Amino acid sequence: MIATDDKTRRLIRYRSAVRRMKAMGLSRVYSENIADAAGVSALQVRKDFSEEGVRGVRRGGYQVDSVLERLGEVLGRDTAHEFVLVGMGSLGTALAKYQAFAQHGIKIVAAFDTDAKKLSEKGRVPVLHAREITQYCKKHRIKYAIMAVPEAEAIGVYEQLAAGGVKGILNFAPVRLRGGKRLVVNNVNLVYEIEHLVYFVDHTRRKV
Amino acid sequence: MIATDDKTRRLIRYRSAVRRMKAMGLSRVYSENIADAAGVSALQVRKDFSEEGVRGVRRGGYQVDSVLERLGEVLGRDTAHEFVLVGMGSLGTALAKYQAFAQHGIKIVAAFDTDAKKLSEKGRVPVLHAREITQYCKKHRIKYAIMAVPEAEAIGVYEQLAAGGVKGILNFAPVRLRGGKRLVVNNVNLVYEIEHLVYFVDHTRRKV
DNA sequence: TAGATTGTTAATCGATTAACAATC
DNA sequence: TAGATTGTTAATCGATTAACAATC
Repeated sequence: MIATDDKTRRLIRYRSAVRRMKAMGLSRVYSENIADAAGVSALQVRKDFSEEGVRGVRRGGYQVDSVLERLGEVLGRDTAHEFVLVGMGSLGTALAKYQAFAQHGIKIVAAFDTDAKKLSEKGRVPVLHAREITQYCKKHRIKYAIMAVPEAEAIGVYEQLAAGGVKGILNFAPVRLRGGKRLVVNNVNLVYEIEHLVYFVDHTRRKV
Repeated sequence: MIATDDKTRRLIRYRSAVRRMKAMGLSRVYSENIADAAGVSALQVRKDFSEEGVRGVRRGGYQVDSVLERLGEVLGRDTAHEFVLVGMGSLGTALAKYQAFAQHGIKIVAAFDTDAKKLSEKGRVPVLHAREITQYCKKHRIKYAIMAVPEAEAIGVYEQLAAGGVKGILNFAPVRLRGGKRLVVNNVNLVYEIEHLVYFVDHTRRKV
């Protein structure tokens, strides 16, 4: 079964929470703990777990290792993924050396830009000219890409990545890119996140 | 009325789409156009508009200016917001000079870090020591903050910001921070966005 | 008038919550 | 046994979609 968008996001948060609990030395956790860390209700956690085949024992909670085992099957276990990154502006440059990515097996194997001054074969991540995107992706069978380019270049880069056989794009460019049958896009727009925050500050007294 | 989380996100996307259409010189738009740009159905756009008091004319679509006018009332018009930024690691540094923020009136007036090497009074954005967060926010009546700090420091920074009277935080630290009555938090976790992408690449043939 | 488009009410669908059953 | 916790089925709620009405 394919989980919905929202449910997947929850499962990802559950896994992250349980991993942190494991790192803290716990071997058993309760739906209440996980819910707390993930910002949902305990009932929601149990429902999701039950539907996804994560089994606990009544009264005894969930075994940390068995939760991680099963969530690994559902969400995918091989965390080591190779990415290319397009756009070495300030955001792209930051993402290329973002520690949290490295810590989660997200490896950026090459970056691309059009600015000759930024190109460099050596360095931890080689920076190649954007015209080589398609060729590079084909040659190295790249499955995932991160786009951090200006709006005007987004479509062109998207097409080059698609032509190169890329299957998934995390897009930071301020244009919504549509995924297709062969290609999934996850659009992240940081300006929207700010606007969203501002809206709720101005309009809500949220529950504690 | 306070729109739900998802609806607000849609309204923000609609506004962004209509602004771009205006920049392209259009004065009238149809629900179909907006839907297309925002990645939802035209019916959804009309429903949302109707509920929020955005009025069109049957057969004639929506007047660009009147849409922006009304969405401005709903979402908040004063786009000029002053932020402080905590954490001048690679991500924080990138956000401090992120063009798209500047273009949308999001101004970062001060940054904070604990690393003495990064401190600097001059420069476009002064970088102060993190121990001054609370005092600075109080003194300048700062309402919004962006956190780009490591997990271990997140709670401490959060408390300092709260003590300083900050009302909204965009949090990039890999820990979910809970908002409260006085303080709204928007958590953005880039690792989750990658994991989400990977899940859908592996599990879905999405509709075109 | 006919056609295109918005607007609204009703129907459907799915997700969350409530109630309670099971059991360690 | 009593109590705590998971698990499941039923009820509720809300959001999306469908149907159709209004009108430019």
